Amino acid sequence: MSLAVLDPVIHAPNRLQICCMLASVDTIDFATLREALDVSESVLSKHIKTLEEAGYLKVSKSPSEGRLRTWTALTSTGRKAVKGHLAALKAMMEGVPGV
Amino acid sequence: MSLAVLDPVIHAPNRLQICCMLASVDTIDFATLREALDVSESVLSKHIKTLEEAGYLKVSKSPSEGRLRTWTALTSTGRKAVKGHLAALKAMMEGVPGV
DNA sequence: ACGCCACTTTCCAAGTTGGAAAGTTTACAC
DNA sequence: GTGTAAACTTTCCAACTTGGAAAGTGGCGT
Repeated sequence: MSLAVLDPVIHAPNRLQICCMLASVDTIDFATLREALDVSESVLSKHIKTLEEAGYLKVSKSPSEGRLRTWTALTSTGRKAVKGHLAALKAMMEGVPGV
Repeated sequence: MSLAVLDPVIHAPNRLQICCMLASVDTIDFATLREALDVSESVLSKHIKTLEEAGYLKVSKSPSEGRLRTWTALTSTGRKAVKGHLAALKAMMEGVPGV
């Protein structure tokens, strides 16, 4: 029941969503994330940077549909951290009836 | 995949733990929560107040083991909100492999 | 009346979050 | 090679949150 495992870098709502979205696929582009989160470009950029600086995410730029786009992907460290975080959440939810 | 369902009152790590702990039992006392969360009295008091002001939690005082103690319990509104929140978290986790 | 226990409030410093606006980079169009 | 635009990134700033220390409060035992 220890809370130490809840990683604040991952737990913030917007970043949690980014992490969950990325956990099930290889890569997602900036615009897709932005639409999903419904935040400004600056905000998404900063969340990505936060995850990147934690070593959880890697950014790459490559063209798609004529324009250079920013692609994000979890690193293996990030994947582990996300799984750990989700496992911690699941553990907290254990025992809660009807969930 | 909408994030609107993640309730910030519940999502904060310490309050999430309080809510999860309370979700599976009727009532928990102040000291037990304090030990579980490992925070100062002022901090726990404020988190309880936040949950109370949201209508999610009710406080009552009654003696136990010779001393007056503070008991916390989720309201029915709170129980619904917590379930909703946990369901939202679960929904976000859906599709993440191996969790 | 006094002290103590169990909180509650106040005070304050630090960190987080979000958007607007300005800046950067790259890719064309001319 | 200059201008323009897309797609971010950074800077700036206001608002909110969080946490602990310290002071305050109310009930109880003596």
